[in-house]
Amino acid sequence: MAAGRTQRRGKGRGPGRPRASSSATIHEAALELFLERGYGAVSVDDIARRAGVSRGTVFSYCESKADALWVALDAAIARAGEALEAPQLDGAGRARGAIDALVEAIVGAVEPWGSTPPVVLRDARAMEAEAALRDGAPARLQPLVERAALALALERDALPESPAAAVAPVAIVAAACAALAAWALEPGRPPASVAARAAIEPLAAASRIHNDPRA
Amino acid sequence: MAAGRTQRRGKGRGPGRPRASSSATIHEAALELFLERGYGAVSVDDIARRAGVSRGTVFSYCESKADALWVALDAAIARAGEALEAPQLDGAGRARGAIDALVEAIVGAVEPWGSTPPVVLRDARAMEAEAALRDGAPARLQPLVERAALALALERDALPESPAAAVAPVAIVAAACAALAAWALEPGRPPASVAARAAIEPLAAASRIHNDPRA
DNA sequence: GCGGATTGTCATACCGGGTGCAACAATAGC
DNA sequence: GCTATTGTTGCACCCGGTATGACAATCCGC
Repeated sequence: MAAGRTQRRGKGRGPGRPRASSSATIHEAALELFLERGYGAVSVDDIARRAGVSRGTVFSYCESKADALWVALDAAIARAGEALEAPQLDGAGRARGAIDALVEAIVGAVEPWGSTPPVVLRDARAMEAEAALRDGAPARLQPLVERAALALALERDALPESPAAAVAPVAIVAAACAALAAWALEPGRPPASVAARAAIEPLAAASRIHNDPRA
Repeated sequence: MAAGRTQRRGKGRGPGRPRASSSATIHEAALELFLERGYGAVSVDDIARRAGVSRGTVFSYCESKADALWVALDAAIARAGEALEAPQLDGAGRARGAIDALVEAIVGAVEPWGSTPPVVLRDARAMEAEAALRDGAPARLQPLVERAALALALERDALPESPAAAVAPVAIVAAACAALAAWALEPGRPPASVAARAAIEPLAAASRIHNDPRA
């Protein structure tokens, strides 16, 4: 979605004034400043100045100041969401259960990270952005959680708002976040996908067996 | 902490101007307005007017507009936190593990609710306060999660920031929240403590066995 | 090359949450 | 009545976020 704004829709360019900046530029400027002064000590005006653009323009590229913090993570969340929407087949071509689908979606989403975490995760403390990340997470993850809950509700024919459908996705996603946050700080890191799977697989197993279809 | 502001420290009254309001009054006014117009459509000025007090005074009783939303829930979180700090013994007088301690703390904290959820939970949708509750939860729950992670770190002699210590508390607390949010909407409700235990016990069991001391 | 149509940028004003401060009001104790 | 103490109030301010109207720079048809 960030790329859709930077490049014009159809081809290279249409009519109209050409863009003077890009979301990438602004995000970079913001992250620089966050690292230099800390998230809370950076105002949107500061970001605008650093990016060589006006305050209004910043908001035409970003929805909020926190966006810069979330670019990399949002991308992973989006990958997980897409994986969750695609038809779910396991290695042998059998349909996957909702819990397994969520696990694989998360694990697959962070696979591109390999063993090197996104800067914002590694330097969250330096940016004093831990609170912002913590508090912003629920809103950003909600679509993912909701989709998983919906699939689980279908599978267990329960209401999506019922505990049977709503609890496991929240727990698994929250665990993945905590695990990845911790993983990003470890000195000798396994691949992110390994760390994520190790953290959530036990929970997934528990969620699978306990609330089996129609208890 | 709310009571400490309303009543003067030592005894009934000392010198100085007597209080013209109380945090309870303001919270009630706020909740009334939230129910009438929705959380987002109520400004702090509205709350001040309704409570018969000035804007500044509102902030001298409440830290933020969201406080009114959180009074009942904060109380439960505080109960859980205190339970977690107290020495942990199970029914037979044996010391409890960190995971069990967290489970019992949460279950015990919501026990006073019986089968009737706090209004803010039951009427969250009517107040359009679901987002505010969702987004405010991490900050309010962090102390609880951190204490549990610390205990778990000691038990497994791992660093508190390591996945082994950090993941399980987050997952359990998140699951409890999701379960109680869903529980508050169910028509035929069991006691909150029952719903909470049912949701988190399987996860607790998984957290106990998988990451056993020194894997 | 000229005149739209189109698109992006900017300045400005505004709203609402939250903080800080100085003036003022109301009490207790002397 | 005076003073110390404590609460309340109004105000100015900062910041994030939204909306708007003027202006700038491009493309396209002529």
